[in-house]
Amino acid sequence: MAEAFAGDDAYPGPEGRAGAVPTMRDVAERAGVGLATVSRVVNELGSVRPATAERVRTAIVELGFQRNEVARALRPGQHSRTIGLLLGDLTNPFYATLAKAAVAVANAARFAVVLSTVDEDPEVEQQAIRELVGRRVAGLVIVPDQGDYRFLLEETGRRPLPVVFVDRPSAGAPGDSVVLDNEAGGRMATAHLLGHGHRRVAVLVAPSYYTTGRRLRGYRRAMRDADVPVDERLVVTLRQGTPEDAEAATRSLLALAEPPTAVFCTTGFLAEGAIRAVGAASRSVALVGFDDFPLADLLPVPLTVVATDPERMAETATELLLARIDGSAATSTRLVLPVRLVERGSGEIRPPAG
Amino acid sequence: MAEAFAGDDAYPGPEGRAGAVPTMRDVAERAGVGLATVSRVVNELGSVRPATAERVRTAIVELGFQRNEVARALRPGQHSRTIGLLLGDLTNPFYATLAKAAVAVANAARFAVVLSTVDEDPEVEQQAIRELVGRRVAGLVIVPDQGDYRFLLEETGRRPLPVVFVDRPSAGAPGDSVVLDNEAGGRMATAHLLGHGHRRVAVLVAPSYYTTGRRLRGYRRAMRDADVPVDERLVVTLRQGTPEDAEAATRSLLALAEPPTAVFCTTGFLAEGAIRAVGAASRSVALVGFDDFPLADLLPVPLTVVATDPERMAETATELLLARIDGSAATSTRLVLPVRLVERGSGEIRPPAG
DNA sequence: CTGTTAGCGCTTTCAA
DNA sequence: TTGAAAGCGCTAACAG
Repeated sequence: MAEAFAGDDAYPGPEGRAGAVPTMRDVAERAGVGLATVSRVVNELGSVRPATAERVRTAIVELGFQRNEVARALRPGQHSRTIGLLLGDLTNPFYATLAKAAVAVANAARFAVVLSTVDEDPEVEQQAIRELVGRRVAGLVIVPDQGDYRFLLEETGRRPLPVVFVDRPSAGAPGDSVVLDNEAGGRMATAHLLGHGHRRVAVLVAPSYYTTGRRLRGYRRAMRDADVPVDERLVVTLRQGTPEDAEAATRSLLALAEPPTAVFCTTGFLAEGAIRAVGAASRSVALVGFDDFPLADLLPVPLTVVATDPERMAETATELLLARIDGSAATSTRLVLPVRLVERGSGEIRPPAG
Repeated sequence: MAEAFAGDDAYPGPEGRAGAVPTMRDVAERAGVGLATVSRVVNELGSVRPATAERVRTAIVELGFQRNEVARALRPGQHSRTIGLLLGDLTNPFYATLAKAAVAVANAARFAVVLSTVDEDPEVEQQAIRELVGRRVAGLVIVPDQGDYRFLLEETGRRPLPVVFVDRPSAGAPGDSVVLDNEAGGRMATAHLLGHGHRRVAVLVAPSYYTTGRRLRGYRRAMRDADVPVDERLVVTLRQGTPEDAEAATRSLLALAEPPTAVFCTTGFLAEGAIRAVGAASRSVALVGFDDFPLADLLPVPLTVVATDPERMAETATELLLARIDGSAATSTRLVLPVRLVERGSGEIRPPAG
């Protein structure tokens, strides 16, 4: 195995003397033109004679000049070619995928992404947003907590800062949103279980008002459509939404006199906990999760899930944001992306005969 | 389920007129002091009479003033309270965990984090770094590719930009590094398998010169220590390092006339592929992975791994970087963090009798 | 088409 | 202890 980074010879760098980052003034001097001309060339404003532009470009390359984005962003009406990305725990593959996609889209448009992870504390989150505004980000992609985002209207200076909410809308706050069709997902999951003969279908709900609430709504809808009464003891709203929470809750469910024969888990974390509880009880309980995750198909009973497309969601959201920043994009948008059921085994288990 | 974000009444915002972000000048005017005094208070430079300072602070709160970080960063010798974070695919839980920890540490110190994901292209990466330098980041946390980072020395202006390399060092480039004890990990994994009676131990190596090479070195060392000759057909260096690659390679290994009875997978992705291949062949092959991952204990055969602590690695690196930025931290540092073997079952499978 | 100039909001001498 | 003033590097009038 080769050892990397061998060699030790001095690296000259692209012409420019080390010790000072070249400025537009330096470029102007070298090209024998005025400062403004350099700016025009850099910003591709046209109205520069090709020959002059070429001289400037040469000087730029020779000096290794790169525009100082900080200085640029200081000018009124200019933004920083930076967007802020606020989301939850990156350890959750759902958020990680969102982040990856958002960064990819933004970077492709030469925007930088400032990442802030916010864990459930509205105070902290609001402070984080203020910081970002203070840094003159051009816009924000936010996976909103259940906080109040209307302050964004104020924080924002002359015209409202472009904001796109992802995964959950944020009523009252200005901004577009890109969300999943959560209710349809809940309906699909539940109908699938009912279709396999289950009548006692439990549902685990995490305390996120929006997504999980919609998924529950879908559950109720499917139950009603199938004329199966909902046993409210099988509807469990968790306090935390952690795998541990879900594991405990599932255990309790299985300990009921009339335990459920199937469980619909409204998030990936909840599914994880339920799998543990079901596995420990070595019981045959049907399971459907929400959000796909990497090794779902490798589990002892491969997990059937309502798969979402977080990548596309983040891409869409970021593109929308960039369009807004650009000044295009018209009226407030609210996109709803489809979900789909992926059958893998755990959702196709039939209830015990009887 | 309550619907969030109800209510519609106008939100007044903290005093200040909407439509213009307050500046230090506004604060100064309101407090009846000079601009410089406000700066002194904001920066806690002392040498301000307590009463005056108090008036300024009141004005700051009343106006909802927040320092414009962009303007601040423009001054020479000032940095932007922003660090750059360059790493690989966030979809890999290893990188996701690194990112999470780095952001947490940085934000706690009121530093923003600009995230760039770089996928294997040195050109793209170098451009990304240039961008970050152009944005006057105060420092960089980098999970280096096998590129050449010496240009950092030049990019950097008067004094070298603080840089900390994570997971892999970067010879030739200035900067501290925080890495794992990869060789020890490789030795532990291999010795563990040998200790359970295996003699034909295969190893899957991903094409990352540093980490994986060290892990392989550990493998060879353990084999030598146990006086087991290495069959080079069992040492497989993959072209891509993807799970698919690993799956195919494992399949080939199992198809050998004398197949291995154990496989040491030098990354998490490789373990994933190997698990698939082994599962598909429904063969009893011992497996040890590198890097722990979320559901490893839920697999049909729970995966034994050499567990690393990416969280601590990123925390350490970020703290080191902040210390450097702060001007403290002395000579160039190179930290090596320990790893540990986590037995879960797959690594304790014994070879078929014979 | 091109150059000169006036700031953006802040930190930092330099005087008072 | 405090204020006035000079820029940081850039963009956007405004002249030429």
